[in-house]
Amino acid sequence: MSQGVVQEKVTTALLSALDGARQKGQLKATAWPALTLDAPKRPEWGDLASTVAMSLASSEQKAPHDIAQIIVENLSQRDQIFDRVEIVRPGFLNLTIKPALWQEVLHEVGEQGTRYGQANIGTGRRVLVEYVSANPTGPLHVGHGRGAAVGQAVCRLLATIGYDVVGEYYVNDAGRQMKLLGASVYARYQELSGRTIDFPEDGYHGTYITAVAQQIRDQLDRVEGELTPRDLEARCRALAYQELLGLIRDDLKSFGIEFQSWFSEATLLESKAVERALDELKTRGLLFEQEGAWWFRSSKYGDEKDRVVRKQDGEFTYLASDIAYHHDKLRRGYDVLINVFGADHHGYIPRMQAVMQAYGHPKERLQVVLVQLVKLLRGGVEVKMSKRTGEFITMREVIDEVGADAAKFYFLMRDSTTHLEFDLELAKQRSADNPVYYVQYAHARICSLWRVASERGIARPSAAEADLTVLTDPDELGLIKKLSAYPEVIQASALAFEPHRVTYYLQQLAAQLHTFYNKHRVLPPATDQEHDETAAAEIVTSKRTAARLVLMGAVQQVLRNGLEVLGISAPEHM
RNA sequence: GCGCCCGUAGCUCAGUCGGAUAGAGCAUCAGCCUUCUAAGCUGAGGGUCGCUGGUUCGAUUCCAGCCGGGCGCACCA
Repeated sequence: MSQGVVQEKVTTALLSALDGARQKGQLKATAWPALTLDAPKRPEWGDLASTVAMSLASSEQKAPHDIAQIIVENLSQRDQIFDRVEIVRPGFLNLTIKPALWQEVLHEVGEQGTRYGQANIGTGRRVLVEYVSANPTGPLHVGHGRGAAVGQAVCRLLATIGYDVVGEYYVNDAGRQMKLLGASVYARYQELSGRTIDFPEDGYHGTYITAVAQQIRDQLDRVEGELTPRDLEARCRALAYQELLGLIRDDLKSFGIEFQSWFSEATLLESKAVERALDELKTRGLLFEQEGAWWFRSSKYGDEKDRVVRKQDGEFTYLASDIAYHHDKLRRGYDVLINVFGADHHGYIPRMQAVMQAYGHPKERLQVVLVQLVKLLRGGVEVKMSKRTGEFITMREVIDEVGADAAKFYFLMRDSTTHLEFDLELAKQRSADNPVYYVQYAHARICSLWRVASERGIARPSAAEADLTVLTDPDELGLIKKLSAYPEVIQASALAFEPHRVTYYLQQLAAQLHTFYNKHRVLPPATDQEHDETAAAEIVTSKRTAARLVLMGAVQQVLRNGLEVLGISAPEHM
């Protein structure tokens, strides 16, 4: 299921009307365009609108209005589904759905529970999502936080529509950065022992380096004298790596992110997988030697130029490891590879897609989700970040300051390809105004209803037990319509790798809930003193209470499901 | 110079497989708690959808050019 019950029935009805018209010779097209049902902006335009008639106009060589007319004439079960079917101006088909059909949505949500919104579009297909993959040379910073939030949400979205998803972290535990890390820690280590040595050029200056050096010093205290400087530096490198990777795991954990898989670059080199991957390219005639270096003929597949994979000095480039890594991903049998990249790596996309093609796969096998870097502000002033000078705001600091839920929601509020301004002072200072609380509050408010209801001995009925036909108020139907759109939001969001659509949807749903909550009562007043005092007040009968409790339960369920997809908690109290 | 991303309300941003009078939050102003959580609600003001052309019955959405901002163009990772 990828549509709500209502949308499904309407789509089916429209399609059979189109088919009926074709059989009668009124329409001639052999295939119909995708039937998308929009929720019109204005209430008088009905509940759902279709533009099929207009999009068929040119191919049918008929006026849109006439086509719409033909469709309407051929609608078979019209009275069971629609209250009103209107054709407007150029050829809009404005459909008003019977409340009874809308009420079915509540049965759907009630029966499916946490599964509401799931689909089987990706069933049987395996996806590998690689994200974060920060070098273990320092703590994660804010940009990684955004990548982590987006990567996790993409994983969960795809899993929700049926894909078999694995989230993987590629650990760059080999090469130059590791050597620099070791040398930097070693230098600090020596300083702690009262010896001064030249700090490596391009080394890591962050204070965490000294902290790590101190820890290593405590650990190596007894054996230090037995180690040669060379061994000592190697120990520094190994221990610093372990320490920093551990820090990264901890940071991710406190951010609520868990990877199913950690993949080490070093293992590719040790197992000669890099050589093998390159050999395969050589066999395919895609590797050539020039000026003492080996090149990958990526320009053959649309890259702007060929790329070095093995340098004159015999060392592999980073790209060589990456080729082997992606070769390995393909070997592991994933149908789709998704890489969540920082936008500063966008130039890397063509050569990675060239790798796909070099191994005989369509370039679409690799999909890239670009995440723009976060522009960090503190009190309106931009904070420049650089690992080299060690001055940057870590992801940990952000989590500590604004909380994991708020940070995630913030990261997932906008399209990941756009720049994100993140003002720490603002986020801290107005933390109660953060939109995440708005959504969570809607959820907590409903939970509060359950508590009060139970105190008063009011039972919470299932959708089947309640008489839902009393739900005819526009606000009630409005909420139901919103709930019925959820499956499509999830599907569209997943297929486009755009979690922010879910965030946006949740804000809208929460807004409708808050409006409803302020305007209507679910439970009858505690004291039955003055029902008559406010003449306009609606009478909350037990029947109405029962139906509204079902409605509230459905809203709560969808809020929870949506937050779950985003990796954000749905608190019961606030 | 070439390539990618972005340009929508004072600010931060949604919306665009082409559709009917372009939306939200923040900020500003005016209101709403003796009743289910006011972390909430109601109302008001605020727009040449960067500019110019093109395609179309219809363009904020697609195409081209230009302007402005960001990023990338290593035998670094």
